[in-house]
Amino acid sequence: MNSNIILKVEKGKKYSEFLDNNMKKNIIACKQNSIMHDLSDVCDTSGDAEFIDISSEEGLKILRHSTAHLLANAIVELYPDAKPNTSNEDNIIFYYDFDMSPISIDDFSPIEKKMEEIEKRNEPIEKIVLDKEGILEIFKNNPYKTDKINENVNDGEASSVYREGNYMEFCRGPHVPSTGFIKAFKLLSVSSTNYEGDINKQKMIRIYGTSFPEKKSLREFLLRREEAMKRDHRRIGHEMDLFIFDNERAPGFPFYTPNGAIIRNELINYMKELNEKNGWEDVWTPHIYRETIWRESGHYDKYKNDMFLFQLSNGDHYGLKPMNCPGHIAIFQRSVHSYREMPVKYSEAGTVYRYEKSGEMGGLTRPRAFTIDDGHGFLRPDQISEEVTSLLKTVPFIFNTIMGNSEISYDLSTMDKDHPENYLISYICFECNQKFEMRGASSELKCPNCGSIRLKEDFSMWDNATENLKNALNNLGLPYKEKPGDAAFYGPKIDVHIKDALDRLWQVSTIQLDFFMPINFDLSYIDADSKKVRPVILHRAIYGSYERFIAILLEHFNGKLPTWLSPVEAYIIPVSENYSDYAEYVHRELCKNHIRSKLDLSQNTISKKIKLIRGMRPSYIIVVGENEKNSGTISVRNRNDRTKSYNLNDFIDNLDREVRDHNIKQIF
RNA sequence: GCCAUUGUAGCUCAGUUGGCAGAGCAGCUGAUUUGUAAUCAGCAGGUCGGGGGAUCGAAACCCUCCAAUGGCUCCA
Repeated sequence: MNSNIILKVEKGKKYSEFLDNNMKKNIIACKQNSIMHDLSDVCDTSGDAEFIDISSEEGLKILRHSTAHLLANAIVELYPDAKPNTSNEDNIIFYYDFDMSPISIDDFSPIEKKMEEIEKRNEPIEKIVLDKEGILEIFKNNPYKTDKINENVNDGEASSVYREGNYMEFCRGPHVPSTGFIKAFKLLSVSSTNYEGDINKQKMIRIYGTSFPEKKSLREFLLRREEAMKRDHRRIGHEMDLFIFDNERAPGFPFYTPNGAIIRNELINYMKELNEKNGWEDVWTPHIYRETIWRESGHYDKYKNDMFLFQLSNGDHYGLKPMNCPGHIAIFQRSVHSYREMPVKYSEAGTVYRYEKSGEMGGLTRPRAFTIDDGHGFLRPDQISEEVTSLLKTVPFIFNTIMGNSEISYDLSTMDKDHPENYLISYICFECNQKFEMRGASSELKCPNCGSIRLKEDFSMWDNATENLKNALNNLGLPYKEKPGDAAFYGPKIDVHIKDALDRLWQVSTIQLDFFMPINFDLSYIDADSKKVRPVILHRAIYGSYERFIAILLEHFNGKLPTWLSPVEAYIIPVSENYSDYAEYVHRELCKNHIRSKLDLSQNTISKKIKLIRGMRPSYIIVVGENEKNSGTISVRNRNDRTKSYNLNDFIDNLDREVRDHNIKQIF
């Protein structure tokens, strides 16, 4: 990646005038006093300016933005009725939304050809400043652009439009100086969306693509993308015979086969070990409850349509649990708790059921039933910081152990105070001064005590919880991004993401503070001065869900799991029938030592057996014949196809240590 | 739920303008006794996702439902 260049610029000259011909090949824009400019802009103050290289982070963004416009240019040339709406780009991909008849990826080739043609023409991308009326006149046939102009330009003010050949774009810029800079692009996919994300508004066709400064990096990107596709956990899961989906009989519900159940159980057992160490007690709660509990918890209000609800013939209403917390709360409520026994911490591999809409499911990452390594801590307010801190220390330990040195990032999701209707919050009545908690559209809100609708929102509990999470992150020196509006309906949370071997980010752990369920369920503990006090609930999951985490592991390791998680730890092949006895002996010895061993006594050749078992990705393939039988050894082949001879007992000792220590690396 | 694409043997996939439903692998049987990514031969395997329709005739055309995939929306 080239870096940006700082140059001295003078007022009254164009930015491009400060570049020599060599620089003009890669410099595409300029930033002065934190404002981005096109190179054709005239400086309004003298001083230092940062010239943006096309391969810098900002440069790539400008390139992708410009490529989106090139796409729009090509689309309106090929489909004159298409009305461009707007584009966006992230760190790799861009998209552009059009009001047009549906197209498919089969239509991409002519569009890409047209884009190439415009690129070859090297059309200048020219900035034109016009007053609002002038701009509205240009886009009078495009209601989407008209909306945007009215939103962004005040009456009587001027703004920029860009000309690229015959194509005009209402945009703030900056762009690459001409289409010739857009040398390596590819359209990737097409989907539909609605204008302004509103399902009731006009349908739009969204076309995705990417763009790079040169062909080589585009090729690398496409290769990585293909590799990611090959690593799809659904494909690997099938090859390793881990799970199935029965699409006719239980759409969206995973079935674990014996191999898959081994992985799942190993992960559950490991979590149990860690929970015990950290004072989380295992519980078990039912999967079905009367709907009353979901009304108490507030889930019914917000998630009724996403729950599996049913009615018995006697008229009773029941629902499958969409979350585990009410079950854990019910257990907490079985007795009176002293402040001395706090915190009370329950954990469970708890399966929850959510009616995901048909188009929203995807393999193990988004099923309709999944099992959370769920935990609920009932805390005194003074214990919040210690518990959150302890969890934030456990999280990296676990992911480093299981996945290797993984990059971990943290988000702090807070409430959006402009949309209080999305959350449980407290209100204070202006009339009678009563304080109460509620969620709902503001028009329906009234004081439960006096019926007044003159209410004031009280955010103090939310602010307090958010502060607590922030402090824990700060005290451990963990950098985090704040995500306003992403909080759960009952409280703020910390979300943890890990990067996998292909540099993809996955959300895993979540740590949430909740001051509202304790109110809904009227929870309390007895204080030192015998008064009832409200506990705080801490919701936490570390893996997230077993389904999702297994999917992440399969894609991260390309199915070649660490041995302790591997369904087949040893696969034994005798060279011929003559050595079946010795192979059986080896197999028995491994089994005796709790090693998951499989013995292949079929008639096939060794080569064929290895070929056929490769998809299963056994940790070790063991071949035994004359030599091994005579010397009490085995010939071992590891996951990377290296072979080594081992004394049987040495192999067992080594393997035992590898598994016990949860090693990622094999014994050789 | 919305848009696009797709659904043929356990798996991967052919099947042309509508004219007898195919292959490879896996499975079974037999031969072969094998030294690290496919030994040979034979056999068996199908409501062509479900339902409806136009046609002398449909896996193919039309309608409808179900499901999957890629996105959108959503994800407590």
